[in-house]
Amino acid sequence: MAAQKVARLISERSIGRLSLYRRLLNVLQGEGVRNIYSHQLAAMAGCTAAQVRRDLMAVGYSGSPTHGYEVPRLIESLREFLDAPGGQGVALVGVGNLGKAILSYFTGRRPNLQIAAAFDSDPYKVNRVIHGCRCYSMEHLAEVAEGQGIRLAIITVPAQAAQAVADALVQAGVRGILNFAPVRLRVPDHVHVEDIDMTVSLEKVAYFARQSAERGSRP
Amino acid sequence: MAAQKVARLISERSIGRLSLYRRLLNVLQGEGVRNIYSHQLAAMAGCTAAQVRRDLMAVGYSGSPTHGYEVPRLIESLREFLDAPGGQGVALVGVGNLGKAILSYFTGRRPNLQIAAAFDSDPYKVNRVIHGCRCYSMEHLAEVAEGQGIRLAIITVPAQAAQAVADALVQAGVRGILNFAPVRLRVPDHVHVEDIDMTVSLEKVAYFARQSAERGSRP
DNA sequence: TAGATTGTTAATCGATTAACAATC
DNA sequence: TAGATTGTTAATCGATTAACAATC
Repeated sequence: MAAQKVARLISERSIGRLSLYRRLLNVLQGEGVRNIYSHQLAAMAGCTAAQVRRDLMAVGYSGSPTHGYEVPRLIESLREFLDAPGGQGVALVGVGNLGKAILSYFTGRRPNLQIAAAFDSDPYKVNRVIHGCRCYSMEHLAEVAEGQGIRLAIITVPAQAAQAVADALVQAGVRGILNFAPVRLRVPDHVHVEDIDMTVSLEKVAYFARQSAERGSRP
Repeated sequence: MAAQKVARLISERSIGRLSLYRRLLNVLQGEGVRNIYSHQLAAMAGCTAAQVRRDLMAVGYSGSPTHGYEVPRLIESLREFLDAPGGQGVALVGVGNLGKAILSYFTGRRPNLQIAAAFDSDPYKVNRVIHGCRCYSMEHLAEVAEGQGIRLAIITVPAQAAQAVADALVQAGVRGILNFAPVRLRVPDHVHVEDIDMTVSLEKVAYFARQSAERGSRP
């Protein structure tokens, strides 16, 4: 019960790091590593050992002072914590260049988070299968989402169309959206939106690269 | 001189928001809006009015209590603050599905941050022009980067290849990297790395969507 | 055992928020 | 002028870090 509470209060950054740890651990397990210490995981994840320990405490898995964390059991704990019991289907809306790239990117990557259906308003794309994923018309969004139990979506439509798509997704019962369109989406409180804004990210890189260059030239 | 100091101490989040404000302001200017108040910009950017005011103070542009901020002059101030004087060329390494999508995404989007050259190890792609961008062999990285004054790069290669690519980029004088590969890159301190980890983002969405669904069903 | 690592508590840090005088 | 908004300072909040007893 206390663990439940902790689970709810965990920070957004911690969840991101947990997802990262799991991926690193899967690689390590493939290499036959059985045990790992917080500082080793921290070095790989680019964070501190204290953060690793705090994050792992939140998932409810305890390590040992002598052996650190057992890799297979830790992976299992992370799976229980992060994954939905039966897997979660994802809808992708907008099968343009970026949408297609993301379809191919996620194909076979995380079995528990498969893109189950794609949607586009272009009639030429509808009913075609792209990277193993069927493309439906936008009119069938609610129907397909309900039929396949889809509660998550990725938006890769142009900025002007994004809000309308988000509205339709919410209407269709979607609870979480990964948004690549460069717009802030207005959604109800029960819907979680995660933005990936490539232009903003590139401008941040440009700014800080320039700053460090200036710092470097005038120490 | 004081402004210089402020400029250096500005937070990473503020820079991201400034980039967002500028995009919103450009749209507003297109619609003929001349003045804007902090709370209006905040509503569009999904942040608070206090954040907007603090961020804009950092760029050194002052608003008026009666008229708010003048849109054209504010855009100009943001341009001075965020953009490099002569523009910054960007290299894209890894012309797969994602790389091509990003090439098309950034084509003509930000004139000051143009992808000037693409690189790939696949000989079939070398010397071809994709979305208006010439693709070079990885061997010519340093040469082309120097010739075109490129200091920024986007990595869209598979995870296994990312570190080697990052090393080569650093060697070629790159100061900032936008990394789409799901690995933490080890780079010197003077190089700024911004990660876009789509898998982690999607897992975050999945986790928080599930949390809010549970909260919703048991209030 | 000795010693490095763990989980836990207190201190620190930085960003956000609240409060308010100054302004047009 | 009156009033909403600005820039600025102090208070709050949350995450990170440091410190340390417990552990195998």
